[in-house]
Amino acid sequence: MPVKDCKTEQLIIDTAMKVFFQEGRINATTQEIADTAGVNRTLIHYYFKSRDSLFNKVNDVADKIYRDCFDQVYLLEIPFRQKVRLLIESIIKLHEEFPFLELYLSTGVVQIALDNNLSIPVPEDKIFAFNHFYKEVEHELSKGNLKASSPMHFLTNILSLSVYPFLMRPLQLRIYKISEEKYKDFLEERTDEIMGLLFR
Amino acid sequence: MPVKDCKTEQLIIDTAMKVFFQEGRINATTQEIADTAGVNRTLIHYYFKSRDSLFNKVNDVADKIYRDCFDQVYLLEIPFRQKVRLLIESIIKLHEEFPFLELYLSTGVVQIALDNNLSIPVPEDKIFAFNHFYKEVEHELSKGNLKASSPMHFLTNILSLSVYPFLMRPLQLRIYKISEEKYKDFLEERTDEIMGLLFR
DNA sequence: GTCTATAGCGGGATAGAC
DNA sequence: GTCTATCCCGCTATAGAC
Repeated sequence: MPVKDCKTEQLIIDTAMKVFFQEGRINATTQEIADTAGVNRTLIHYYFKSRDSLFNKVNDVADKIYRDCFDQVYLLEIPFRQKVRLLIESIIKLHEEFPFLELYLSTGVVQIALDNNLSIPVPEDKIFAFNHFYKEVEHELSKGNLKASSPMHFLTNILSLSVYPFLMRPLQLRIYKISEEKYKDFLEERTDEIMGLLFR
Repeated sequence: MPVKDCKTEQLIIDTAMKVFFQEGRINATTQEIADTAGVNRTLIHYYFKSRDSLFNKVNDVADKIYRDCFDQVYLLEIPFRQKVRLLIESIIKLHEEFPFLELYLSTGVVQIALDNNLSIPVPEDKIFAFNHFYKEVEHELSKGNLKASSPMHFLTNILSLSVYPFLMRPLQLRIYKISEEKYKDFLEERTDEIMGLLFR
């Protein structure tokens, strides 16, 4: 049936995204992904020729999602403080769907793709957007509004405070011995918590 | 030669630590570890009977190192502010040696060990030490000295801000397009940066 | 486009020689 | 204690039937 043309292909990508970034199964095999998707494993090779090829494809998709998360905010014409809040909310929202996104990005799996220059290059307009935001940060810093010593520290602070709780959720659940529900409440409080830290 | 008794065993553990936590090779095989250590692969099975067994051993060692990093500070009789600084310096120092420690801890590999209760239980005196520090945090919070809404947020903030830059170093080096040396300078500035954020 | 069958390889594990 | 040889299994990949 030609109707299923790209549907199966998309299903495989979506499933791989789920297995990697939602469930954090970093060592997932093609068999696991095929089983989860409910398709025959050979279909993965039919659509993506090889395991690495699928992984690179998924990585490119993740890369785009990740970048869009920021780029959608950078150029908005709103007060700086509001923009930062939106950025944090945006990062947290993304990680509620894909808690293990960064875990994956920081692992060797991805570096294979990047080393071979298989990943999508960053378009000019996206670089412009980032630079625009960067300049805003510099401006706010010079006015003494921020609790940071440089733009890079400021940006690192935002990411650290927003992302780390997701990465460490499994560990923290054990250490603090709290329930999944309580941890969700904790994550809900994070945006205000982080805003309180970043500004003077 | 009976001289080599425990030397080879220790060499294998040290090498595994290096491969996992220094190089971040999360999927390392016994072959890789054996090659890096310069020993025959069967020796791993001779000393540790199985791959999982070695991994659990290494995990327990890492677990201990990680805990000691905190426990050495918790009970010190010094001003709170100084204690937090020492804690941050201690965390950063540990991650300068083992940048990928947390990456590993947050991955499924470890969970196998913990689920099977193979890991070392936390001794009573260590729990006491943590609780002691926790109470100090509560006290400082009640005095309004901290920029945090709860002890758990405060502790999460310390860890997030200290650890995340190490996890994301490979990614950040690419994004910001800076050299390893410059990133080291950046990491050196972190302690002061973090201290500036945590306190009112 | 989807499936079955099969080839081929790499990693874990064990037996046995030295 | 250390090494070689070997077995077994799971995973990737491909050929070919439907």
